[in-house]
Amino acid sequence: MAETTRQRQKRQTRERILEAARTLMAGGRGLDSLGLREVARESGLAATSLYNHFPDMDALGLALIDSCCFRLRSAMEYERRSMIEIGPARAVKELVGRFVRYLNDYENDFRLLVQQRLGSHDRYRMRIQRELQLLVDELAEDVRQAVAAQGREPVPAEQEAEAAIAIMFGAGISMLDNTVTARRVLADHACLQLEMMALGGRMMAQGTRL
Amino acid sequence: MAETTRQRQKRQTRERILEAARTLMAGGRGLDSLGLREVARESGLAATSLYNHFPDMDALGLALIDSCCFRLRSAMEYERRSMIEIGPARAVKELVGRFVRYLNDYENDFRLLVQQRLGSHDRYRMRIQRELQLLVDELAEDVRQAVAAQGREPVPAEQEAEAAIAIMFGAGISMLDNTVTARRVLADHACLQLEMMALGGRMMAQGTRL
DNA sequence: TCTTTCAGCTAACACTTGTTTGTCAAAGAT
DNA sequence: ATCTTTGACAAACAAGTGTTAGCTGAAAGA
Repeated sequence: MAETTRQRQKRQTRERILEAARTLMAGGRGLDSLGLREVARESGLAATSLYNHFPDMDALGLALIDSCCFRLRSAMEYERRSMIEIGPARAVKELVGRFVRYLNDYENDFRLLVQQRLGSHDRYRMRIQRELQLLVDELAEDVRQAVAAQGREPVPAEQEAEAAIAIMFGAGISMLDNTVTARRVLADHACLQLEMMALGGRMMAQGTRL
Repeated sequence: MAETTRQRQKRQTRERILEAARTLMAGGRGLDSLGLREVARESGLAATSLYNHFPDMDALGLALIDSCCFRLRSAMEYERRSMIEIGPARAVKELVGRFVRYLNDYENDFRLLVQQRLGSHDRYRMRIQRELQLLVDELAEDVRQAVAAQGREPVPAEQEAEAAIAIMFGAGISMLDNTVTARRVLADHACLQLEMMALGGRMMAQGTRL
């Protein structure tokens, strides 16, 4: 059952609307401050036409967030097998590198996600929290497998992963106000911090305490 | 030179306006979505009266953020000497405990700060970034002094502090959507993560690598 | 070919917004 | 007691908002 002309055009228009919203937010504007008519103007449509694609403004916001979640997920995906085999130090570099690339490509996505993570809209918030938890869970699972593959004592993987995401996102936020080249330094710092984290986890697994 | 009646009343009104803004944001609303007239209504004033206290809406926002920064700073202040003497494990608990208390008392402050850290307003952003950097710097200095007092090798204190703040703030964000009792668990996790961090830093100082 | 569907349009409604202008009464200064 | 200052006010302005109702023309289905 092929896509009819009507369906294709509708899909394209919908995409055009989302793209217009993204454009408007490019300067750092928040999702809350976006107006329906403004988005309509930017996408070259009449204000009322947006209702053919989204029941209301909130639905548009949710669609936007959904697409951001999808792209974050896609960008952070990797060959889990290879990740486990290359060893912790290189795995950290790979992880951070992937994140920095994501940040350079989808800066405004990231901004939107972090901003709306604390927004007033419950649906938005929960959608994003769920996505981030998935990120943590996957990372934790990888850490567990990598440690098991090396025959080491099991580390507090969940905690390591949670901290790792916090560190990366924190670095990401700092990067937003820096040039692409200055971001390298921040990325190196993040790597160092993640290595410290992993090292501390390993020591803890061996029974060492502060 | 005592405060005249005029001055006192003006100061009180100004405080009333800021309080009204805080009330409106209590439900999780963003600063961006606040309207001047709305704030005026909430504070029982005519819209135009606000111009006697703030040249425009942005100035009001900045005043709000300034007060949030001040309260964060006050809440996180501590006797630095005692902090250094009690040892790393207890110092971590003390730090996180202080932060959780701040979060319970000034939840909306924290929300505002984290939200506006990525807001569209450059002045707001920079004001907040500066405040957070101060937090990191002070913490780093304390770490250095504590390590020196114990006669250990110098650790990468700046990186430890940066990661620590990122971890705490990450935990704080998660806490916002949880009950006060559930926050204890998250706080314990944060403590564990900070301990891992400190342990990793110490190992690194001794030359251990991943 | 005829009919139905529906994306996009204009017009309108009932607001809300930030800001300016000018008035007024109370506080401070002389 | 008189004059100046000033915080609070109502009215008005131009522009914005989300949303509904009704029309048009082209594509889809019969």
